[in-house]
Amino acid sequence: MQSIRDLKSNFSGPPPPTSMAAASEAYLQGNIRMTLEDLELWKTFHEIGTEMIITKPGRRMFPHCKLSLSGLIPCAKYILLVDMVPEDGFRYKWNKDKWEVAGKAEPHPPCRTYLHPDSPAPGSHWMKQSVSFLKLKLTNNTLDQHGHIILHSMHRYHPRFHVVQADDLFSVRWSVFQTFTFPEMSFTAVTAYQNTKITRLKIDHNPFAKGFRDEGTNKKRRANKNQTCVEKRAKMPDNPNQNSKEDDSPGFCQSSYDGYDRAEGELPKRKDEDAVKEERYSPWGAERQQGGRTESPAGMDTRDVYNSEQLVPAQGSYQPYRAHEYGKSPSPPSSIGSSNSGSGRGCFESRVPDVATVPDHDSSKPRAHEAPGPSHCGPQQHLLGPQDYSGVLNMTVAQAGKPGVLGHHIYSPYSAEQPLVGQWSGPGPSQYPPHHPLTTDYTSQAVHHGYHHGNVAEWSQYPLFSYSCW
DNA sequence: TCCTCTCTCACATTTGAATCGG
DNA sequence: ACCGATTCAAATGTGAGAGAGG
Repeated sequence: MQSIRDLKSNFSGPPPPTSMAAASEAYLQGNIRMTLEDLELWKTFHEIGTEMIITKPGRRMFPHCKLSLSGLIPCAKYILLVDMVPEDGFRYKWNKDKWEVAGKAEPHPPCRTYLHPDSPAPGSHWMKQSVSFLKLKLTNNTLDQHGHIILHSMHRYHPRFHVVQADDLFSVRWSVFQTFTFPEMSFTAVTAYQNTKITRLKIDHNPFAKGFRDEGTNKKRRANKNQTCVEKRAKMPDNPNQNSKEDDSPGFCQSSYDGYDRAEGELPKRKDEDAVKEERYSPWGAERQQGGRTESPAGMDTRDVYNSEQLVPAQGSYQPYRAHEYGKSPSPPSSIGSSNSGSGRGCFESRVPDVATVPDHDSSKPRAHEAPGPSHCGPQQHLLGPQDYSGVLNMTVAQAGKPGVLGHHIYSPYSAEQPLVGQWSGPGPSQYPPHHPLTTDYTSQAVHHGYHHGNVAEWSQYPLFSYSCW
């Protein structure tokens, strides 16, 4: 096994700009606050190493992505989006009781952005109750036509949430993006659970899996399963402590940690204190020390994350159109492949500097002000209720061919050759190197995406809107 | 050929939305 | 309009087995 850090060192780049957060302050237009609900549950999973099943027809996440928002302008309209970002450029395998790096990541599948079905809706709507992305589904089917988020099995991801102040999907591109991530939400995509402790946790907490609980009617099944597990483990030569560990603690396997500790042991030492902090959090934690992430306050029931904003480049392709195109002609495998390994990679080359440096955004700053922008409680409030906005989105889709709509499609490294999802397909494995500012931010407590996209090339590293579902 | 790893599928069970009738 | 019962689609992990790759 190649040590994680060794591998990762291949991706090491310039350190993330420390000034980004400060720079973003200047752009902050509001104090939007996003809080992750069920934080304790997420933490519990995270401590073990969250796994999310991905299937061809699509599988919901558990725990669900449930958030609460505050600081929105009650009568301004917002769009909520979520996408999945690779944690790193590696593929993993489950070896006995721990995750190990199994090589470099596969080319990133077509990146898709899930649009919350209520979008757009007034700030008051988002703030009056928690926002759930219950319907969001993960799939490993790269040809998926249902709008599920496509992931690779045995790869690590974390969700990224975007709050966009926009009256409708047309104005998204002029709008300000506020992006949030939660360290506790990182997970490994799998087609079958690897860590039995995760299975246990899922069964214990997911109501749909009640039938598998010990006290349930499925005792026999589980008994058999347990026996099988024991037999299997008996075959394992070198995990003498595993069973006892697992049985002792209601679940919380330090074994994953152990695995990572071991892995870490082979590597050059880092800041010990950081490592300790991180280990309390996740078996993955020790890998993410570079950003100097600090632990969230103990005892918090929710995790608050402040935002930064991202300016959507006006030139940027408006992805719902691609959704339209996608819908019309499902992306053929060739398209996907080429988007990932072909142009996608070529593009990565050009993007790297954008990732690693903090561009001056003078040009983008005025844009936020110039933008027609969403109305603020003005008379032009749209009359459509939240439910009707799917119609808006569909209308958007239907108008995809109109001049002046698609006409804004200025930048795309893939545009002519790859009219489908590949256009905005996310970065390949190395496009999310450990020093990716996002990743770095992710490791920091603030999870404050101090990123500005002053030009489209920068923006293009974000897979937003490659697909929207509603 | 064998082995390992990953993935797929059918299954039993549960939940929750939709429907229907009182 | 409301409420309770019923129906049915969707969601869940399990476990066997297929298939690819070394």
